[in-house]
Amino acid sequence: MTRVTIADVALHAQVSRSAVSKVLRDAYGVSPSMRARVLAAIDELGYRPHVAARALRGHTSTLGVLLPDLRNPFFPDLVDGVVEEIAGTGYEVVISQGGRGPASESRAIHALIDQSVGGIVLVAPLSPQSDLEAIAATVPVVVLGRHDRSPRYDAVFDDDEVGAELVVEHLAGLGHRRIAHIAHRDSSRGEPATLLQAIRARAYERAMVRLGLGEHADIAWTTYTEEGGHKGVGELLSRPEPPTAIFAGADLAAIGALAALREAGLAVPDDVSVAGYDNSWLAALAHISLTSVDQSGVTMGRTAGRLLLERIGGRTASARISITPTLVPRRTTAAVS
Amino acid sequence: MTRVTIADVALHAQVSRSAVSKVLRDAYGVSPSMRARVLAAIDELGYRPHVAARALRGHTSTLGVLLPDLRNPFFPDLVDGVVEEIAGTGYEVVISQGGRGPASESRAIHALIDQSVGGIVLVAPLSPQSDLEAIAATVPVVVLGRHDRSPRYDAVFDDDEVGAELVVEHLAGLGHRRIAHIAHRDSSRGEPATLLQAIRARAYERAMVRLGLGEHADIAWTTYTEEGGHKGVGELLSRPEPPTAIFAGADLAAIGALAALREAGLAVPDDVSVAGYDNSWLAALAHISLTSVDQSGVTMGRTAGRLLLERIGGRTASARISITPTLVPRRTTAAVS
DNA sequence: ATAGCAATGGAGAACGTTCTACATCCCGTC
DNA sequence: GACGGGATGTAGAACGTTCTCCATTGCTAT
Repeated sequence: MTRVTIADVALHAQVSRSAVSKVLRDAYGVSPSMRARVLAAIDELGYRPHVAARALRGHTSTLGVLLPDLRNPFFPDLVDGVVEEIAGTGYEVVISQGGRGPASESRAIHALIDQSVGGIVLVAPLSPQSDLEAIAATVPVVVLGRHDRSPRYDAVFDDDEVGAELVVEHLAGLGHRRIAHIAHRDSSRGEPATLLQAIRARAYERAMVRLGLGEHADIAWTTYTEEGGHKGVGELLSRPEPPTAIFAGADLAAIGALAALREAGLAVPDDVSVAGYDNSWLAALAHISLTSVDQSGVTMGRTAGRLLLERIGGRTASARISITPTLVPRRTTAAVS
Repeated sequence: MTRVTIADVALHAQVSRSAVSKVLRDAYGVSPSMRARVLAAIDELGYRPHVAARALRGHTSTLGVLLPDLRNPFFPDLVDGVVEEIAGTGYEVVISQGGRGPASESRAIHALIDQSVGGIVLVAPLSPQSDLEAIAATVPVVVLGRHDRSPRYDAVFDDDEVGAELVVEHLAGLGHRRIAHIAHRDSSRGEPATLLQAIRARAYERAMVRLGLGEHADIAWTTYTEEGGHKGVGELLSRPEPPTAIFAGADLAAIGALAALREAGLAVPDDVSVAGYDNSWLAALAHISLTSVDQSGVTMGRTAGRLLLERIGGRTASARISITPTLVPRRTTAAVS
């Protein structure tokens, strides 16, 4: 019933606790014979190191990933990437759900840190940069999905400027002029301007201007959720001149947009074209077949994992890595009729 | 840079470490004045308890949830339920991804236990009952989605018998006779017979027999994934007499089925009806509008959370709770033509 | 021989908590 | 004025590791 400890192993193998610890840590000063005896004892007793005790001494074996929400179909790709990258390092990944708003996000982050993780990957966190830097002073941090420049933590993001341009150019190329955007604005005021959602919206506006469509630029500020997309379309359709194409900042929002358009009796892509962002598996579903921007979540996850391991390994210089997205045209976008 | 410990707080508040600990634990023997001083010091120094140190003394503040996979749209409902139920108890929830096969599942479970969680919720685990009982000897366990009877852990599941019957009756009521089923069989041999996937398949067969359709019963054994659904339809369409209705054991598989049917040039529901299971948000999407069985994931999650708290609180008697599902008809099922 | 050194093993002090004993103080009672 | 007893506070031993020293060996080179 009671836990098997190093002391038990030591007793069973007729060596000291220190010796067992050395074997466990692959430390210097272990004869092959002792190593064998200890390993045998470990096996026989079914010993498992007590992670909390190790943590108390400063050792870690877990990495944390903060996800804003479990429903976004893009996030599993990121997690898969991180998991792939750290496979074989002895680290395990645990996930925590950030929830709505910076307050619950902060709770979730601290829950992770309290678990004495060796490092954390924050996916599109809402907290201000100063908060993140405070956290990064405690534990290695990689931020995913924000274009932050920080000397304290690493940032990995896709080039949302390029992504937004790809979409606008694609739609404009199909003859659309009234191209609207569904953007994400969090309930909390003071959302960081480096967050991907902010960048996508700004890049959309710039692209519109650059293509001479500045006067048609029109943004519905809702959220990157199914509901948000639905609401966004509601707003856009009530304009004097409704758009003929909609660029939703996330696949999930695009899905909501599709639903709303159908309810409004509009055909996609015949009446209105729709494009998303993330190229999640949802977009690829034959029933949806959504034109979307691929930002290779797995690659981003892998990159984040690698950077985190590097930081844990001692790197202090800050990295900032941008990944270039590509457009995946599918059946929700077509030439304007 | 260095961590603020109880000793620092004690020094600052001019009391003993024991006193601070007492305040922290709300223990007996604390004068109001001392409590105030200590709380002030805690606040001033920004003290946060070191969870690992507590864990070493046997205290826990985290509950673990094991998910087989992050992509299944039903699971977030479960997590939400657990989170809701434990809100305000001071526990935090961390999630671990089981992955494919019992080996990686076992790794994930142990990763959770190693974090010294106070208890774990296992969602549709593949491990044999004896393994789960061994785990339950270490830490409180609630198993979700298996009809296990175990004296060592609690089980929460929806009544898959009823669910399967609802679907078969619904389809039969629409005049279908050749109703096929897409089932989940894991790569690993020796999958527990109490797992929901096994029960659904058996209940489907029984329902078919009961309605006098026994000779038309036809199961494609693939997996509860989009891919599995796709493959399942491929199999079923190659039969001499293909089905006119398909009951997929999970929404995700139903989605795959829809895609495959479309590729085969068959219209849903005109040529073939399709029903899923879970009533996840995916099924509700206007673009999909999938007939599905609702098993109220949030309620199941809440129940699991409650049982776990009870077990942590000392209950040793085993609970086994069944939740009755309902059918949600949508646009993918219609009368046979 | 003997100093010197590499190789091996162990003692014991942390790490930050909890919690059981115990010490002290203050009052009221007989 | 001694005694009992509640209220309050503290000392110090765990918990299971890691890791720095130190002790012991057995060689090698002088």
